[in-house]
Amino acid sequence: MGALNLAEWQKLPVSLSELCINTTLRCGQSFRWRKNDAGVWSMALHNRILSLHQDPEYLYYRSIPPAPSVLQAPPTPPCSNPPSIPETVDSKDDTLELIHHYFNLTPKLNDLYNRWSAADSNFARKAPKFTGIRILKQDAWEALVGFICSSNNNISRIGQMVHKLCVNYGPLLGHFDGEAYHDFPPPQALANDGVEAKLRGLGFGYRAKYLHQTACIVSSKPEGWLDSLRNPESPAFDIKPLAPALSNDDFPPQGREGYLKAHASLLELQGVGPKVADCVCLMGLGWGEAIPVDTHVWQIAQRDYKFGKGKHASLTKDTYAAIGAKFRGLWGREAGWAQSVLFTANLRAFTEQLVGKKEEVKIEEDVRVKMEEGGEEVVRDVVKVEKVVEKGVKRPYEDDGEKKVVEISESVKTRKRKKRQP
DNA sequence: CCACGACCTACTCA
DNA sequence: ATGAGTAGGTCGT
Repeated sequence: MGALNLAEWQKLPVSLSELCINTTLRCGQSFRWRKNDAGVWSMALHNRILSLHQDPEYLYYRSIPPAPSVLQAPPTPPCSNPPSIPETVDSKDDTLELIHHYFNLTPKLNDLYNRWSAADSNFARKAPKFTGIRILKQDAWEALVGFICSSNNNISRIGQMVHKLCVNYGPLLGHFDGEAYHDFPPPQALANDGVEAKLRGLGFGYRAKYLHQTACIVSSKPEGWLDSLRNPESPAFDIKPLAPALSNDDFPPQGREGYLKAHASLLELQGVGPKVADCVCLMGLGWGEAIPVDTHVWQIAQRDYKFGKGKHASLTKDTYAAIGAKFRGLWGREAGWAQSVLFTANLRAFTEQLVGKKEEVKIEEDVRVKMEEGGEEVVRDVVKVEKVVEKGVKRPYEDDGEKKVVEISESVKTRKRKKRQP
């Protein structure tokens, strides 16, 4: 564990319930962040290498600009202002603004959680263990590519694939912590001949064709086409935002017109179905009402919201729309955000095995999970224990009905796996 | 429209 | 040590 000299960092006061990067950055929104042994998250973003660290009081940050020779210069941050004052942003450093934008920090998260909890007892029950989750405002193209990769796939491999895209097609920004950081490749970089074959060789499988075809389509459109599908209240970084409307009144259950337009436009791309389109709408285009219905959300809808029977017995197009409408009616204009919180709560059951490929998996206490340290690779299983559940049997959905909702207690089993014995 | 099966790969678990 | 099963879906029939 390298000693973190946080005195050299800039910092922003923020509570873990308003923002928890350890949850937000690992819940399957963005696939590009990397965390080192010292607990520092880093990613190439907007032409710089952004590094973050969080404790219960502050979010620490610093960025390395793309200097021509970012070689091995001691990790001196580019800023020279004393760290005593949290907010002295020197006029040309827009890192704080970038963080504010990327992490979508304007809404008061506690207020949102309270609103969603008041409207929905299920949310009220599940959310307290998963506070601080924010919907990131990601680049639309990056979100599109990432979620095309996500089909029939797991988060670990998605991350590997996105990383390969950056290494092979993205411009090198610099080095940090002994690793190269590439920016995300633009559409044109994936539209060249031979890209599909190369991606196949890199292990992308059938998604290689989708990526190439989609890159061709997007780069054939006028510049800025993707961003033209944005929610105007949620512009890209560098564009001044409008005052967002906060009322849920008159919010159409099917979503606003611009959202529907964006969703329909995205469906024309290869490898983009309704779920991926909604992911891009929500996390890349700022449409808070987008509800990506994947297998997990479908399970949640059945288990907790009475879907899966009668008219909505299977996940048809109609059922998909009905789930979105139901959630929007329940939670309002940021329904996709609320849904992501429940999604993350559901994801937890098997999220532990994903991230740590080479490093040990470390779960911070702010994820509210007890952790046991082990010298070896730690694999954690969260087992849902209901009345009588055969171990190993996947219990899809309990058609609850409020009454017979058995208290689902979760026990965390931690076991250490030894690296394979020779 | 809806129902089905195929689709790449890496990793986990019997 | 091998093989089935699976992971935040989409496409063609």
